[in-house]
Amino acid sequence: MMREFKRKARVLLIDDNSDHLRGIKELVTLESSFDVVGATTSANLGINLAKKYRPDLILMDINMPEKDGLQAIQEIEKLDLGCRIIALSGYDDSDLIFRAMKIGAKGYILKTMASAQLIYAMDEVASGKVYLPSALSSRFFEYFQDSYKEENAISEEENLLTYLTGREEEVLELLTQGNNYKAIAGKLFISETTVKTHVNNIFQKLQVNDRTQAVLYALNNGFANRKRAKLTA
Amino acid sequence: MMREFKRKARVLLIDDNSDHLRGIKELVTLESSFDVVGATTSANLGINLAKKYRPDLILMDINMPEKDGLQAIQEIEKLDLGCRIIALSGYDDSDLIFRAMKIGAKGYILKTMASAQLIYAMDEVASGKVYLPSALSSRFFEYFQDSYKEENAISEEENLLTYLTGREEEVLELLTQGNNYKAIAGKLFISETTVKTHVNNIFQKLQVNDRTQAVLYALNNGFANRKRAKLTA
DNA sequence: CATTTCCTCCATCCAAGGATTTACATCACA
DNA sequence: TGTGATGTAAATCCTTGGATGGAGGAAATG
Repeated sequence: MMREFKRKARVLLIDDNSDHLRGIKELVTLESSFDVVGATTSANLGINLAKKYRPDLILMDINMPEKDGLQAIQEIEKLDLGCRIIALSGYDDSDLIFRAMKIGAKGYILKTMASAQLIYAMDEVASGKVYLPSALSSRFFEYFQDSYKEENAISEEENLLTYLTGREEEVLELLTQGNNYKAIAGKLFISETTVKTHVNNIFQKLQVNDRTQAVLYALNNGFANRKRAKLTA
Repeated sequence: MMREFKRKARVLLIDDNSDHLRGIKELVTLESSFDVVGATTSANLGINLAKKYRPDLILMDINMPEKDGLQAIQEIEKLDLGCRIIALSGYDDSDLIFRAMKIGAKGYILKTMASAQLIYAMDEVASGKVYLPSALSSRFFEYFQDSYKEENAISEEENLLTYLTGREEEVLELLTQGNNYKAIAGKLFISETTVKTHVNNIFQKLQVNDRTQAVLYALNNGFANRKRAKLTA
């Protein structure tokens, strides 16, 4: 590893602002560790270039009018070309950052940042790491934690699922898999009428009128989570 | 802000290893910017101390036999005391890190880390930031992105939902809210028989046998996401 | 021991759901 | 202009689902 000479990382630049694109290109070209294999102002063209050249690294502006940069990232990720993508943006919007990372961006940097930082980020990402400026990673975590708050709030207070008996949970699980009475009876080795009894009890306890509502209640109130928790405990 | 004298952050320490607990306590006590208001080897006791003293900062060992530290974090977060919690762990397990951050930890540090780094992390978190050592944040992001890969893979390839007409989507949405034929007819101002027609078409297109399966297909294949995407587009 | 909870099962009845076919109006697009 | 896709609607027939009440056995709990 130490003696291995460092291959230049091949970079593709996508930014609809041609001035900015030119600027970045010059900057990156000057850098000995990178090799710019393409630069375009069109997201669609960029996707094609990515397919063609399979760069190691892609710098993608995500604030483009024509085609959403996030969508472009998603499409490239789907192609599974092994490119690592850094999102470029003018805004440190936490929702944007979150969405970019969610769909697979390995870095997120602001256009206002110093060029040295851009190069540093590119080095990091090219070497397999993930790069988020600390200011942005804070925002990211805030958003991340917010987005899970509701989910954690589940099971909270009165969750009607807690009133179900073991057998009723089994039946409900099979319901949440789309089984009808007959199928459930078969899988639990009990009669169909017994299943009906259980299902009726479930309806009473969950205060719903039919199986679909029961299934929805279960899914919306962490039924899967609850079970996972029990299993891992 | 600059002239404001910095109030000492009040800290609660929870670690079932009494030796380690004592060590941390000494270390933190020496630090002029912190005030140790409590230290205990019991998670349950720790929760009570948190309620009583409402510390600014909690250092919580998450590898405890008696009670799971993650669970303790969750309980404290539910109390909404305004404490910021740092998870302490011996392992840099990405799943653990992810779960800790998910339930609201504002930092995650390894017991093997230098004490200076611990103090730095405490300072950062106490001042409202989130702290993850860069090595761990890489792991976190890997896990984060993995956990969304499936979700992004949806809509991929053949998603039967794409074959639905606009009206069918409306009907399906009402189905996913637990409505029966009559309710749907009422909400869409069409006859019940028409709803049946649509629903039957939906079943055909989604290749399912009943409404529950249709709802499950919709939910599992990003029906909500799809709609959100359309709305924001 | 008595009581309760849970699981099992049945019968009955009615409502709702689902399959199939046919039909007509509209609209877009070739 | 007509051909296809869509949205609307109905009739029919059968299946499934859901409500209700009753009942017995097993196990736990007091």
